[in-house]
Amino acid sequence: MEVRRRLAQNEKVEFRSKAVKLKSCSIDSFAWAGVQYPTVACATCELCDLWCQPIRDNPERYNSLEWFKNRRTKIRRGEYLFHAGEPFRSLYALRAGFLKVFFVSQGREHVTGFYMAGELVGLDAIHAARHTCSAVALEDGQVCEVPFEQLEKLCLDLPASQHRLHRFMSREITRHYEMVAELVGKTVEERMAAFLLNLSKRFSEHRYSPTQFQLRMKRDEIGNYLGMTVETVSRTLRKFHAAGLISVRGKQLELLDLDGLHRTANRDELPSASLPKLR
Amino acid sequence: MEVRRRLAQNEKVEFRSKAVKLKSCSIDSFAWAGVQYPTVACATCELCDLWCQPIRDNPERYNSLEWFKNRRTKIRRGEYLFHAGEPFRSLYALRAGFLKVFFVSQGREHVTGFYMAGELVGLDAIHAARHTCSAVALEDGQVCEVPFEQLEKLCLDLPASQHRLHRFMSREITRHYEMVAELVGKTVEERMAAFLLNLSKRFSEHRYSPTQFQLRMKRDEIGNYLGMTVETVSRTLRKFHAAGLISVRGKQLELLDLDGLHRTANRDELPSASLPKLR
DNA sequence: CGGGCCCTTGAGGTGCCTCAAATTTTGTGG
DNA sequence: CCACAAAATTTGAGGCACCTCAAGGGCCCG
Repeated sequence: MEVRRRLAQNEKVEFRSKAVKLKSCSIDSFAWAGVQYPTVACATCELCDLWCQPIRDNPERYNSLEWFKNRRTKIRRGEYLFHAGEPFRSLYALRAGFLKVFFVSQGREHVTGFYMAGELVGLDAIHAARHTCSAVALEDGQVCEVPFEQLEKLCLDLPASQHRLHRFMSREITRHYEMVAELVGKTVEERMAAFLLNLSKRFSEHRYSPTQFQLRMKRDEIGNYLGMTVETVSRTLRKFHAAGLISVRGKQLELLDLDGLHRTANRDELPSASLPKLR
Repeated sequence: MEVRRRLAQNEKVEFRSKAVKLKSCSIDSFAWAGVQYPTVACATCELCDLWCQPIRDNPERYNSLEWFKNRRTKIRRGEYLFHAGEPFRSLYALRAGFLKVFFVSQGREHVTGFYMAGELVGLDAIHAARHTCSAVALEDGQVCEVPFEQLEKLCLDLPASQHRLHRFMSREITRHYEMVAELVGKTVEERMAAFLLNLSKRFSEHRYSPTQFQLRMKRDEIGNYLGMTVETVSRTLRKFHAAGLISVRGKQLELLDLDGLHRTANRDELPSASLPKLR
């Protein structure tokens, strides 16, 4: 069941070098196997305000403990950050790379989300003190591990951090409300367009190109996420390609007509006459 | 758009008097318009450990503030607890009654959940400090309002409460993962059966009958929750009735064959030969 | 150069939606 | 309490979006 760890030589150069504008941060890149990887700047990482910055600001308080450093770990494509069922210890902030988070129910894999640099994973595991999902790297990357017990202790001292943590968790709830809204009562075209635009938005937030990027996940993983079959994923992408909305070749994707994608994603909002149906 | 407040004379007697076993609690029922309503016992309320009990246990600390009482409010059928877009102030624990929580996106109403006595609503609003959903009472009830700002302050003092709050929020995330898993790639019959069993389980957890209860929500609200149309909801219920799985007359429901419903909910887990298809 | 993934493409079936209308239940006012 | 109006539910017929099944083609890696 375990996806085996793969050496992906050719993946190493795929980081977009222009993407990351480094800000004040202790580490802005990391070296591995002779290659220098840029990472998302700490200042744009979701965890910064909540965890890293308070620790840096209060060295007298946290240095004596083991909190002063957040533990950075490299993760290679195909490696698991955690497996469903494992005891929960830490949240993880992704500094570089791309994660798929999923669980298996009734023989079917359900992808609960794709995560990119700067985002936070693991919040779902708090309840049962056990991971409910598995997280696997879809490309080489780096994560900061945040021991949750210590994060909670820190939050006892720092009301602002506590509140930020609550906002994170709340946002995760809200996101999944929206996710459900995207899934039900929408055509595959609407879902796919919304998915691509969502990726685009997040890439752009993290200073990657909003119109040109790699689909790190496989077609069937997209399908598991969007609730459709591999074949339908393939057909829909192809249809978008034919309509001139995107250019897709393998995993390489370019969004050619953002406006058209938006219209496709929200088709039923608009007066039907204004839009020709995709053939 | 606002559902107007309705006087529901005939709803008053519909509480199942046998249902609630009262435990040690300051208030186990409330009177309204001459009718005594039973409520869920505090001890079975989700909020008890987190909020009420710590306050009761530390009167010296919290009495001086305005925290010592959680504010109980009656809510009548058709009334809104909060509307989407309103500023977020408080979480609400439902002591009696039945809530529908929903939001409207692209002209369609998305029901994010139905809540019954003993459950907690409002966690999604923390992120934006604004309610993302609306909550409307589907029957007369009573809620405890918990000012969130004060809850966070209390959590700064009490690590156990803080952790419980985090577990609540985490559970809400997990629940919605499961919800999505129920929605995608499942037939309407599987979804409906799972829905009925879920209601049954929660009724039973709160000491109501697990097999006989009222569907407080309308057919189209079930449809909005399960991602199907009113017509399909009606047809599916009818099919279950014809198959002897349930007995349904209007909103009154009886589950006749829990085992059969379980099989229907998880049909594709089982070897196909072992189960005759519902006609 | 061959084997294993992964992706694509096609043909056919069907589960559920859409539209429409009958019937029951609920709410309102006399 | 009854009559009427409005809302909710049920039932039917027809269509299509998407799934299923099946096979072909491309790409990567030994």
